[in-house]
Amino acid sequence: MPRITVKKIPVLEVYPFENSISAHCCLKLLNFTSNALANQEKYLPDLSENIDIIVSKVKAGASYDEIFHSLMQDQTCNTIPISHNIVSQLLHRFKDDWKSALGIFKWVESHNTYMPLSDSYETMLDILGKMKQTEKMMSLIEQMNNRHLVTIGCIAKVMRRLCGAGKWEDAVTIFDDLHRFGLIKNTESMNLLLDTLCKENRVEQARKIFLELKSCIPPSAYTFNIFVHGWCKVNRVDEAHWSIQEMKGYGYNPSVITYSTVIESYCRHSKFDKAYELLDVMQAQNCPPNVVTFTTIMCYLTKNEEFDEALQIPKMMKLFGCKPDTLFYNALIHTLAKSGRIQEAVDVFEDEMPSFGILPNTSTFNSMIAMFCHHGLDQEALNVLKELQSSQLYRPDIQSFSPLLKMCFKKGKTDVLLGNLLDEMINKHHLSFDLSTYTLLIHGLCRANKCDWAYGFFKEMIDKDITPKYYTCSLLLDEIKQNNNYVAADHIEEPQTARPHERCPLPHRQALEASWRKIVSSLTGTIPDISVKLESKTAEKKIKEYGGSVA
DNA sequence: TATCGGACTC
Repeated sequence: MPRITVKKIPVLEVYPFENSISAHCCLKLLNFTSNALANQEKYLPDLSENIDIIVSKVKAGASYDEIFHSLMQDQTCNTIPISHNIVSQLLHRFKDDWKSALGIFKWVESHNTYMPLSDSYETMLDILGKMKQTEKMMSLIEQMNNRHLVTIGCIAKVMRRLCGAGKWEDAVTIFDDLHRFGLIKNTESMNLLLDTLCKENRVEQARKIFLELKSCIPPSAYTFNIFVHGWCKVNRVDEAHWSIQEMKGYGYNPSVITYSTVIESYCRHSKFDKAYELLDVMQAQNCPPNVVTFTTIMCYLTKNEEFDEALQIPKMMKLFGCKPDTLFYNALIHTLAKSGRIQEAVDVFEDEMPSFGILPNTSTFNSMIAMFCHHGLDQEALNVLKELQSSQLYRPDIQSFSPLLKMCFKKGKTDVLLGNLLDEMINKHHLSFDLSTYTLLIHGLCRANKCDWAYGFFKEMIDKDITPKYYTCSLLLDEIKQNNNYVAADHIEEPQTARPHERCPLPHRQALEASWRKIVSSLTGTIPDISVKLESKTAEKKIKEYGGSVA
């Protein structure tokens, strides 16, 4: 049973093959991408059927334990041969739904003929960490440790998520205990810790730790690049330069990465002149800028809306003898799109990239889709999507669809087209919806007067432990209140003729409030009853925000 | 170890 049911409409009714941009480009792509095809995972029909069977047994909103037990007791599921491929696809499918992911993972782990790859363990740790399930994440890594399954990659994921959750001290503890996991403290693991801290803006802590460790663990050139990045990230470029001096003191020359990091920082502050100066220094130091350096500069010029200057970068690059790559072209397409040069962007996508043998990736297609949507060129956008779907080389992701969903709401195409796109996202591509997708959908559906549909998504996100924004809750509540009144009135006057999709099936308010209690409780950690007076000021504020009253 | 998003916000 799919989690959301959307009426199925044949694809061709919605995406007539209208113009030739797509077909044209598709042929070209296929000509020069045949070797990439070899690297793609093969999707065997029985595999995807088996996945569907397992997915259909995973009940939305159930606890991970319930999911685990229902899978354990399921006759059909237990006849399915578990493979690494099936596990990695299932985890990918539930990457924003930790309860389902963990239930399934525990189940596959319990098979005595199957042992998950260390990659799958890493993914599972990451899913828990991302959804701030720190305790679950820590208990999983302990279980892994009992079975000697912890790799440095797992440690890296755990440290990053701990830092992300504000628990950087715990990340340091993990590093201190590294021997407990059968791993050693060396330059590599130290760099991992320092990088994690720096990426979470904890460069000062990283520095202190480094001062303690440097007598026992020799730093590498990477170590100093990590600090250069860390200081730049918190806008302390002086300290970054100081780190470069220190680096030289250790006998390491700054690399193209070191310089590009500083250039990024200059660009972020719109100091493009200083960035250009540094390019010259690099050239003089025999450390010429590379494609990343130029892509960075071009991106920031675009952000600053200095389009003409941004479009000089490809020329400058040629002068430096530097070759473009996929990410450079993605940035260039974005620059052209933002500056309204649609045809030029199409030319780059269709002619220039193929002629230089540069493969697009999903983001390249996404940039084209976003550009066409932004300029109201619906059909062109849909053609690019169609091309992406039929290419066999790439698969659309959530970003491929979001501009199209937005377009549906903007143009009021909330019946056939929206239904069809959602059907493809859910049932064909099995995309995992995140906070921004749910937000976009709920807001759009409320404004389109389809609050029952919006409410379905709302319930689904609550089930997945994705906390809606305040505005989303208040918009939906208003809509439901209004709709209830309307439905009530409608029901009295002409109960037989009301159109089902325009009404809000019965009192959702109670259910909605139950959902709120759940949210409020997760936000405040207090007993979830919105009518009871609560001690904490923050709890009061939150409850008011969520439309509850405080006695 | 540096690009990784491509926009309303509550």
